[in-house]
Amino acid sequence: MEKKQENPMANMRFPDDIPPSTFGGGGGSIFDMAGTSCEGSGGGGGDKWGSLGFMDLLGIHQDFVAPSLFDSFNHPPVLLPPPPPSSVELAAVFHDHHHDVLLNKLDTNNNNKQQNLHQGSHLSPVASTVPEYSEVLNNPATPNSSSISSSSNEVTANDERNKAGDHDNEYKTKKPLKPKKNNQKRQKQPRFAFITKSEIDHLDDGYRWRKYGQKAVKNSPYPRSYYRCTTAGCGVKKRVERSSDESTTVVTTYEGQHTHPCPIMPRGTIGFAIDSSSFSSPSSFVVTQPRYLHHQPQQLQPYVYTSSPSLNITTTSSNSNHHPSFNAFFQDKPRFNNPNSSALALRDHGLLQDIVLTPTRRETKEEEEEDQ
DNA sequence: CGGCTTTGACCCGCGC
DNA sequence: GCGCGGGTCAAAGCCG
Repeated sequence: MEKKQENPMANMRFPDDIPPSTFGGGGGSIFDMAGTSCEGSGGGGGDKWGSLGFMDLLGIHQDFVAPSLFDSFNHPPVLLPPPPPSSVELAAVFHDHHHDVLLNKLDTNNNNKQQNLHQGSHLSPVASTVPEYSEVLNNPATPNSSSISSSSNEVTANDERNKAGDHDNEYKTKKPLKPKKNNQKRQKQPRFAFITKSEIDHLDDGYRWRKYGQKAVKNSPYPRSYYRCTTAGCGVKKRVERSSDESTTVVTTYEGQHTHPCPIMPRGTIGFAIDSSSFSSPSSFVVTQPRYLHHQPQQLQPYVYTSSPSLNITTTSSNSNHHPSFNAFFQDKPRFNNPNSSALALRDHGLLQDIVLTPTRRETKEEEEEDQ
């Protein structure tokens, strides 16, 4: 949408003294501004689905063979060993710059991950935002397809508020009463968050999203935006919010599992690399990300199209110590382990940035109890 | 006109 | 039980 271009986020959003009342224009992304986005084909919406998506940013080919990174988190390769009974969620932290402090914090003990995230990234330690991260847990490595399907269906059903229309007659002054949840708790879907050091809040991950809500975040000048996958039957949602203390820190939380392949991303991608040196602990790792995406998207777009076609991740012998979900995803993609990747070269040339993935704690006590 | 964002109201869960 | 805050709905408006 040109709307977003009319509202350049970089100019209107991050003044320290004048916090925006809204993300305006619904959070255009660098990809939007770049006129990039990964949607090759039309699909209404328009410009937000350009040529370069978040998955591109990650350097992940998405086609009929390779699921998206997110799908992969949620849909572990069949050939992989089953995930641990209490597998944890991954949170990814993207950087515009190298933030050693953040990385170090993320490497600390998992019990305080949320807090560490804040501290490490200089985010506000206010309680209001901490719980947000607490939801970034879960089980990315869903054990089997049946559960995936079930889960996805539940998402849709719940998100649509049992729409069915069987409560059409329950109107108050303005809106129909929403059906009671009965005694069933709202199903919590698998979630994981990407903490991004970026001026862009709505990362284009290759899927099509529709913004359905925005809420002010307590103790934060920045609102939280809610998006839902526009694909029919797919109830995947994501929340995007910006750190109150550090305006360049964006937390994108995905919830649910896509029930469909990524509608876009037919092209080659730029690739990204895991920096083995960043595996300072078994629970975190660093992935490099193209820095230029945040600075010169328009100029680099053509380059993105033609650069490293494969996803590359360098790892060390400590691979077995990587987070299980991470392993689940990357072990299925041998190409990730090519140390001679051009992506790595890009990184070495300062074109890539750090992405940190870190496991998070279980989302709910109930889940923990269920495992027992 | 279709798709999307905006935005106020509403629902729900949770803590006190 | 009550209030708060998160999450969602849906009408209205915008835009290509």
